[in-house]
Amino acid sequence: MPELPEVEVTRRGIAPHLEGHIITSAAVRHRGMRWPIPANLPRTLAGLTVSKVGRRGKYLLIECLPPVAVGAATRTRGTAKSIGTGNSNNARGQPGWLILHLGMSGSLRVLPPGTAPKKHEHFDLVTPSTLLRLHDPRRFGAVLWHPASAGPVAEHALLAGLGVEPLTSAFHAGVLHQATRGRKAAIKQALLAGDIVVGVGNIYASEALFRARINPKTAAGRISLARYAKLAAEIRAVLTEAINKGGSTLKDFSRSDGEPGYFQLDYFVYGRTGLPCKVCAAPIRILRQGQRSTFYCPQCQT
DNA sequence: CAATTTACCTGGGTGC
DNA sequence: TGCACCCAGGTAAATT
Repeated sequence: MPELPEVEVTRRGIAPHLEGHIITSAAVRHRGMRWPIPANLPRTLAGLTVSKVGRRGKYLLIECLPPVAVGAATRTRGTAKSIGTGNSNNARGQPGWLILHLGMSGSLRVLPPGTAPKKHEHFDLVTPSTLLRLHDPRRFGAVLWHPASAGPVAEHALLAGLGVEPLTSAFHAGVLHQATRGRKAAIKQALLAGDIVVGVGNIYASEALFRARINPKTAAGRISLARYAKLAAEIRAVLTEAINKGGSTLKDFSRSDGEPGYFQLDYFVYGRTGLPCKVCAAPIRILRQGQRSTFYCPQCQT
């Protein structure tokens, strides 16, 4: 499942193929994603130029500008509350952001234009030299459009409430500590919620808590600043390691065969129920927290 | 009201 | 071979 590292590796993999290129066309073969893909998205996109491929949490943000960006992105204010699946505000030739989310089964690949689509390949973005194709069997992902006229993309309803980016200097122990005062929720669930820190999914939440030696059931509001310092460092470390590991698979994004190579760290606890802890040899335990599996070492994590 | 919990979407993989 | 069930990310709705 794509978590932040996979999304970041995807971003790095596709950016060189898109940035600076004009979108000649787009194709929607299945609108039924997490939210419907805007019906007139192909018309909205055609003729725009990709200026930047960014990321916020697990969302990919593809900034699109008119080809001749004179007086760049002047905007009239709009209320940007809806998710934006409708048609009304998708004016042709107007700048905006294509928002992509890979859900749990999504992947993007760069292919030669004209490549025949296969099953579960629901969306294409076409430039003169490349074809960006979204593959998502479970369709938990999203393809949305945020017009620049609705304000900065950060104000989009899906992005406005997100927490701090874990790989920026804005993320540190104080953020975790301050945001969790008075919160009784278990630290594992507080990490997953995404309103404090983004991009830490089920796998890396378990791994980071193990590395920080914190029991996943601990009430977030009862964890000291010192322990949060360790946790923040381990979150950063585990995500960075995963991204670095994924860096070696960047070429896979432009392979025509198979899936983009997702990569996997050697997990300490995730998926290792009953197996010996790599540090103390105690059997790893599994726990259910809010319909999610959490893996932890009962001896190392207190 | 804010925090927390539950439901939900889907289909590949698994186990019987 | 068939089929019920599990699981996942993250938002919306329901509940505390």
